[in-house]
Amino acid sequence: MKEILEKFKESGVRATPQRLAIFQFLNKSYNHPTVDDIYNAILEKYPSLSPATVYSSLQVLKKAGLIQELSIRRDRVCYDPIPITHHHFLCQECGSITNIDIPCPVAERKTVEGHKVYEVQAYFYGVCYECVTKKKKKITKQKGATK
Amino acid sequence: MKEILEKFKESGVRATPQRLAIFQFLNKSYNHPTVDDIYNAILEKYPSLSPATVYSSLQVLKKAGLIQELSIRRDRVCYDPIPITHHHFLCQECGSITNIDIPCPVAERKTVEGHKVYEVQAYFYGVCYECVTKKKKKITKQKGATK
DNA sequence: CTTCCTGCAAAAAGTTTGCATTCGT
DNA sequence: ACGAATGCAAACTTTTTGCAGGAAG
Repeated sequence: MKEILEKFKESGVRATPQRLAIFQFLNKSYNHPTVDDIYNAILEKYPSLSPATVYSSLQVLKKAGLIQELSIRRDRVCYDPIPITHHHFLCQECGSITNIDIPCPVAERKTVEGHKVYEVQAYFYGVCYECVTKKKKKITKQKGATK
Repeated sequence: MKEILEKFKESGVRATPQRLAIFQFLNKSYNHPTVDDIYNAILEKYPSLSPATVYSSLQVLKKAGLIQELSIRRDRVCYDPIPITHHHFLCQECGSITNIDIPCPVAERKTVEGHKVYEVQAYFYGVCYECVTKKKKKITKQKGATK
């Protein structure tokens, strides 16, 4: 808590209860919540909270480099409390988004083909380990049942 | 043209004038057009074209593996006629999206941390070469002018 | 002839904007 | 006290959906 206030001050972010709540919620989230997820979660504590505030707060935190915005979903944006570059995986089966911690020299580059790079996003799409194993079980069951 | 019809047939995509027009337009585009770009471009030839058709056609072509969908912009989706994985760069200054053809072993992986991977997207955000040089000129000019 | 595509309009969903009020420093 | 953030509502954009007519195989 104390360190959060310091982070805010260092980054020139004015500390308001809403922003603190958003930042804290995001920091204990491991599932990369959407704006709506964040809004609904904090609404219980701050019944007067408005979606517009969540949107603007997230922009402020992002511009301050305290969080990361992901466009891995095509329909809506979601957020990651870790501001440093790392990869993400989206399961097309269950919709879960997980961090992928593999080294990638390309992602560290500050420039590519003459262009200045400030941010890198790498997204993997597929079926997550849990869903793959679930599916296999299902198929095995079906085979066993039909034969 | 002949080969396009073959590609469609191979992929099980029913060949309609609209889909052919969309696919052809996309194939001669090097700027990764949005749905609206595509719609407006083809509207001249097909005045009866509807946005809904563009949306559905693009989904069909994407699912058939003939094109690629990019979510590099957070606000709207755009398309790439090259279906094989390659990186992209979005200039935050001029909004241009360009292909980045650098080798990346990570992008070739068929599985990561136990998850099955079907698609990989890598996005770089920053300022493109043209805008960087433009800016430098501007600064130099300003300096010269003020001094 | 059957299936699927197209076009239109309406609806849905996410995000942005403007403004009066309130809050942080 | 001043500038900035909040909350509310309306507006805007993009995308989806449902359905009737029409085209492709």
